[in-house]
Amino acid sequence: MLRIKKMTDYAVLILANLAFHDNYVTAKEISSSTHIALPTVQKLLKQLNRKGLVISKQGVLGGYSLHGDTKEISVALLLNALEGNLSITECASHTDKCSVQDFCQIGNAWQLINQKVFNSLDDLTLMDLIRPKRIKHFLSTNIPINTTNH
Amino acid sequence: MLRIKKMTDYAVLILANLAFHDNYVTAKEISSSTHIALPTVQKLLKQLNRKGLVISKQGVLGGYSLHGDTKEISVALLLNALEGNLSITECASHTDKCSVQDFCQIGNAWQLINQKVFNSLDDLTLMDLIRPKRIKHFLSTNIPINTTNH
DNA sequence: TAAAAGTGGACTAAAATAGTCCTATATCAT
DNA sequence: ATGATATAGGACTATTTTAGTCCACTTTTA
Repeated sequence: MLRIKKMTDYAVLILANLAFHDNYVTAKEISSSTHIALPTVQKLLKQLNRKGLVISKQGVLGGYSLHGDTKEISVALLLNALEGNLSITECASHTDKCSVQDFCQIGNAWQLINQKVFNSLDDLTLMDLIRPKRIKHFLSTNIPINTTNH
Repeated sequence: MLRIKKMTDYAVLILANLAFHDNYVTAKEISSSTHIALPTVQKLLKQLNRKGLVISKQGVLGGYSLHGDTKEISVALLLNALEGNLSITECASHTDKCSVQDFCQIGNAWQLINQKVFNSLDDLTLMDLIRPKRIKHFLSTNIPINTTNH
């Protein structure tokens, strides 16, 4: 499938949560309000911090806060940061890696597709995700959550 | 990642291979020319047949052939047939399934993304994959292949 | 009727993903 | 100073998904 990882899904929920606060929010608080298990929230926030998407502060009054520019980051870059390489196939991600190139009849088809997908994700921002506009069909829209330990 | 399965990758290669013939081609022949392991080719062709993307004929002069309409199938439908549901998240694929909908602040964001990706894949056909047009940057474009048993 | 094809599905191995836990470090209030 | 409360880093296990193979059966034709 073209499905993203659950962890990415959670991460976006967490970012959305942070977007609604100006001050530091603790992992515990985020776990409570998102209903994602605390260890998972902690792990993800650490990763988000390393990627530079959030800022952190240790100690008693510490917690996490959205990095200034994060709200305007494109979904393409966001997913890229959270999922690593977005390439739809191996061969679309790096040059001269495939062992059987002589037999490949597909040519640069995957690059074509990849480009299309990337472009379509590149003009949406994180804020667009949080408050999506222009949705034609209003469907049920919920995110699956791991439910242990909360 | 937004990566497709290797099997889908192989399947497209196989379809491309069939697209270059008018008569029945055996799994063995396809395995030889694509360098994908025979059992894998067999498995995939069986699936492609069930999906209606190829037609098959048993017996000595049998083999597989592309179903008439397959060349014009959209990549969106193609990937959908090969990968199952293309939804980027669980929640984007079926309504009213998420257990914690009350806590979800993302709303229909994933639907929005999903729609974008789907649209971008919907106006490419299988034939476009086989002979892609308008590629700006000519990169290396090869598909990874399993190399055992051929 | 034997050989050459596909059919169906079980099965195993390998890889990716999800999730938890432990130890260390930083910060603040008292 | 020091205890309480946070994050930091990373090891570790379990689960799930994906990849790949194999076997017993059916169909077709020379």
